[in-house]
Amino acid sequence: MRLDRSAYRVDSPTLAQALLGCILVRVLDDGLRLAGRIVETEAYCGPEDQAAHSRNGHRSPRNEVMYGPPGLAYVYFTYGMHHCVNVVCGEVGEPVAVLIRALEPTEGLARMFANRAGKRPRAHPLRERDLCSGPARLCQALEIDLRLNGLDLTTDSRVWIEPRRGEIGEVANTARIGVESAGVWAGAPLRWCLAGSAHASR
DNA sequence: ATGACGATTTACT
DNA sequence: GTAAATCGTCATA
Repeated sequence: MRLDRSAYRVDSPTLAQALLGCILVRVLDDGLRLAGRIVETEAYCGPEDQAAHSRNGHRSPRNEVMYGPPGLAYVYFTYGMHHCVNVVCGEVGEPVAVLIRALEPTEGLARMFANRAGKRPRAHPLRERDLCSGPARLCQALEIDLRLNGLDLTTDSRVWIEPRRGEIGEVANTARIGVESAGVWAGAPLRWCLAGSAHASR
């Protein structure tokens, strides 16, 4: 069972909160299933939001899928080496989305460790809590890159989101991370995470 | 054509 | 805490 189109046809702060506790599922070409519980999200609110890629109505090949129908995956490449994944929401033509910032890994941990293993000092081994605790980290762990940009989460066989099961407990609401130069929007409380989660970023 | 800068992560002092 | 890594995108010329 996965979230359907109507679940995504809402504004970005609403979706950001609704996604907490849901399961992001990634099925690899070889059939291996990777998954994690969403524990941290951020809402990006369109043309007026000076922290958004769609600020001032900016539209280009890079952010084109933000203007598409709700339920698409918007994957972007940044800092010359990292990918991040968003869920497009709102209505067609409305460039709003929710950035998935952290997961609590639930399936395919061995593959995630392999994907995240790099050369690192023996003094600081890779911990489970480091697998998906950041927007670029989770993309590395789940093998999400530009090839998946624009896919439809309501129909695609490689990536989708399953509804939350049970209670999620207390939710924390803070300013977004990494958007210091966005004027008054930098301080807007548009980040949500499960309070006390060991798998959130920072 | 050129230069500045990221919705980040990692290693190092 | 600070800095390097590393390159597509965008603004300026």
